Amino acid sequence: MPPTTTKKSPRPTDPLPTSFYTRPADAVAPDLLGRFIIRTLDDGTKLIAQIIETEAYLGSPDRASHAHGGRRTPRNQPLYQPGGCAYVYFIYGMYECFNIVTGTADNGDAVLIRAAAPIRGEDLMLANRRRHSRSRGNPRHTTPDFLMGGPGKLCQALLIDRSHNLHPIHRPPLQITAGIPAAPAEIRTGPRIGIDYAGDARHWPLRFALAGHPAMSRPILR
DNA sequence: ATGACGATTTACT
DNA sequence: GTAAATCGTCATA
Repeated sequence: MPPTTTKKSPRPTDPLPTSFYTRPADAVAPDLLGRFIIRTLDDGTKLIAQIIETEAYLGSPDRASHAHGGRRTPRNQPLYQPGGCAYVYFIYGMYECFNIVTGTADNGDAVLIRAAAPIRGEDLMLANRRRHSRSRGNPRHTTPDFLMGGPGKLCQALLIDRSHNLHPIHRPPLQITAGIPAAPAEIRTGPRIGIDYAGDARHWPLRFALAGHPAMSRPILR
């Protein structure tokens, strides 16, 4: 008979507790590696992907964050929700980026989901990517390693868009579940991508990825 | 009303 | 390595 304090390890498709998301973004971001994104379509089809790369954005003190200096605009409202909802925004006139809001209410923290690997529904993900793209026959569209290797590509493959903004991430049609959490030894860190305007914050080691994973959006150091 | 910019991706030199 | 694509958002006026 095991002691009553023994925790049952969750199944990969079980939700994560609210306490998982109410931590600061730099704690949640590495802990999201290995977790599952489950995207349930209108017809009931489930697309499943495993998170392999994330970035933390730290709100007010972080010049790379949309919430830098406590800035509040119509677009960044979701960042001031309590941890556990989606923040999806449109960027470069072309792409969407999927974030998980973290921390307590009003702190502005979030984690950008930068890359994932297909677990289930890969064929449909490929079709979704092709639909958005002009060129055909490019390996970037036809191999699992490039399918979701970047935040914009990930949203295209999983049909994530601004309609999911503010969605609570513990239920369909867009969920994060326990997945297969990464061992600490398998996690690499480095500076974030695409934020050269952010002053000193551009050097902060807030990018996290599974070591050597082929679907990473770019190589990572350390 | 106007203009600059962006947590990207792609093709091309 | 560089540049183009493409438009919502925000600051300024």
